[in-house]
Amino acid sequence: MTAGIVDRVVDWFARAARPLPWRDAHVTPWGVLVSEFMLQQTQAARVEPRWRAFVERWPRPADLASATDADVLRAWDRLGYPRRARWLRACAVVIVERHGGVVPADDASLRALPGVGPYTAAAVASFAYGRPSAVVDTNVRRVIARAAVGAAEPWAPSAARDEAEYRALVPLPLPGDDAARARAVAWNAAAMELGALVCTARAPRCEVCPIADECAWRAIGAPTGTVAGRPRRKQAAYAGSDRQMRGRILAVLRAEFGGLGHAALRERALAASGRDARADEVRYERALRGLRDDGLVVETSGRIALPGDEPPAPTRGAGGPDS
DNA sequence: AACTCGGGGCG
DNA sequence: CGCCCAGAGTT
Repeated sequence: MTAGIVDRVVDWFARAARPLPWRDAHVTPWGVLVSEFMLQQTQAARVEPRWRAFVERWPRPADLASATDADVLRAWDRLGYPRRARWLRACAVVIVERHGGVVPADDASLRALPGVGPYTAAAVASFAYGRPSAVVDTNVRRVIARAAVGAAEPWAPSAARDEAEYRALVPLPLPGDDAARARAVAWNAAAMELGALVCTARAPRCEVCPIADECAWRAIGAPTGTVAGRPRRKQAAYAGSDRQMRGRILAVLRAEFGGLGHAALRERALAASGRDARADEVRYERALRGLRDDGLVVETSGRIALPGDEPPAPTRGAGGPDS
């Protein structure tokens, strides 16, 4: 009885949901968009303090549009995937220039924003504007796979299949059916929360699950304890990776206003490197090139800086280019 | 379809 | 130390 699943998860959410700040009723669509960017591949607990500071400093798209990428990258702090920070500011610019400073509500306009994919577009439409869009993230994928399909592991992410599996459980409401629309919106938040708190990837807490008795996976005999898990594509080790070196370089530049000369930046980025210093230098050059290609750092007159953080034009008699 | 892209938290 | 996380863009 799939109708039971939706309503019971919605009921459970009403009493068990975490009080996450971006769910407050007064949060603007812009605040929702900011939260969705920060939450891409990043846990809610880590996002919370940065989200608060961010929306307080830049409460409207126009505010962020007039900031610099360097400002945004510093506010982003160590949230990871710093491209998201630049995409978010680019979103603000588009929203100001093409949408009158108002976050759009329709799927096509949202998808046209940089860094907004199927998930983020659906989430903003639903959470900010109450639209019954199919919000399918890794949590929802797993909850539907287990409770409705009966599989231990979710299917591989796919926009087409995500939509199909979702609609099999939550049909698109007919126009004007406000009750069905509200139910779909409530499910969108509730299913994600169930996946985050109860129907977790490795150690699901079926004993406290509100739909355990209707779960197709349990009916088949879900294991107790830890789920073995389908072998995923292994993420390369972070230690010793280009990603780690990119992170180090950006950390140095976030702390150093106005940027640094090549030699000073390399020295600081490699300061923490261990015995394989030669390999680290190779990684450094590759990481710096990648950051420049991504627009996360800029080079002007021999200095490396965060974009928008370039040093002031040299005044007559001032010091040399390297520090 | 497979890669790349941060960083931290947790078992 | 390995796995996972409110994904998206590129190749």
